[in-house]
Amino acid sequence: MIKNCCSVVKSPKKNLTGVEKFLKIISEENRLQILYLLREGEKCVCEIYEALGIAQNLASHHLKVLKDFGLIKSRKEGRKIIYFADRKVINKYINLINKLF
Amino acid sequence: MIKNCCSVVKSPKKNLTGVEKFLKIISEENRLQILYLLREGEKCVCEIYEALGIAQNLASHHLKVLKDFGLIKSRKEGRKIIYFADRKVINKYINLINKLF
DNA sequence: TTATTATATCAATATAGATTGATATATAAT
DNA sequence: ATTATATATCAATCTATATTGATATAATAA
Repeated sequence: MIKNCCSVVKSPKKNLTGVEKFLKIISEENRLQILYLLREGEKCVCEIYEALGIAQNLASHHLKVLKDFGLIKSRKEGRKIIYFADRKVINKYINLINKLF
Repeated sequence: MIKNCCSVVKSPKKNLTGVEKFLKIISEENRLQILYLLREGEKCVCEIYEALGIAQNLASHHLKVLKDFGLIKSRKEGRKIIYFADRKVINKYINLINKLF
């Protein structure tokens, strides 16, 4: 323990329960735009990258990040992949943020 | 405009009004911990870096980032600098996030 | 079968920002 | 005046991740 002007506090760090990871993921502009877009309903990849004005592979990358964390899900329809938001997971983190602040 | 399977949408990107920047700033664990700590009330730098278990200069750096964005303010007291949260600004962004989701 | 379309993946590069170490500045104490 | 304390700043390095270009895969159409 460091001795300085201040009283020494024990185990003061809040357990953030992954909320920082959520924040990191949605703090990327394209991903935030994707989540916002999916509020309207499910979209295929080409709708998403076109709406955002970004390259197809870049959209795929960001979709993977969002999906790996569980914020969105996907289903197959012919040769398209349709993505949609998982409101339950998203709401969980939004509630955590509101409690934190 | 790209021709693909999807209808072409006009100007679909949401104006995020700086919320991504806010999210980027609070998505850093140490900064989130600082904001959480400052819920208790104002703290000097040494209390903050000790509570977080990080180096003094690193704490100073993160405090600067938070302050430059307007989430915290500071005042001088002897040789100490006391930091405190600006709830008004923080709440503004939290409300934006809630509207966005 | 061949060509086209939609998406994903991979490797390389670019970039932002976190961390560290050293030092500067300002205040207070001796 | 010298020393100690509290904080900030600067330069260097490290690390994570966004972006790009090329290619792979899978489904459909011709």
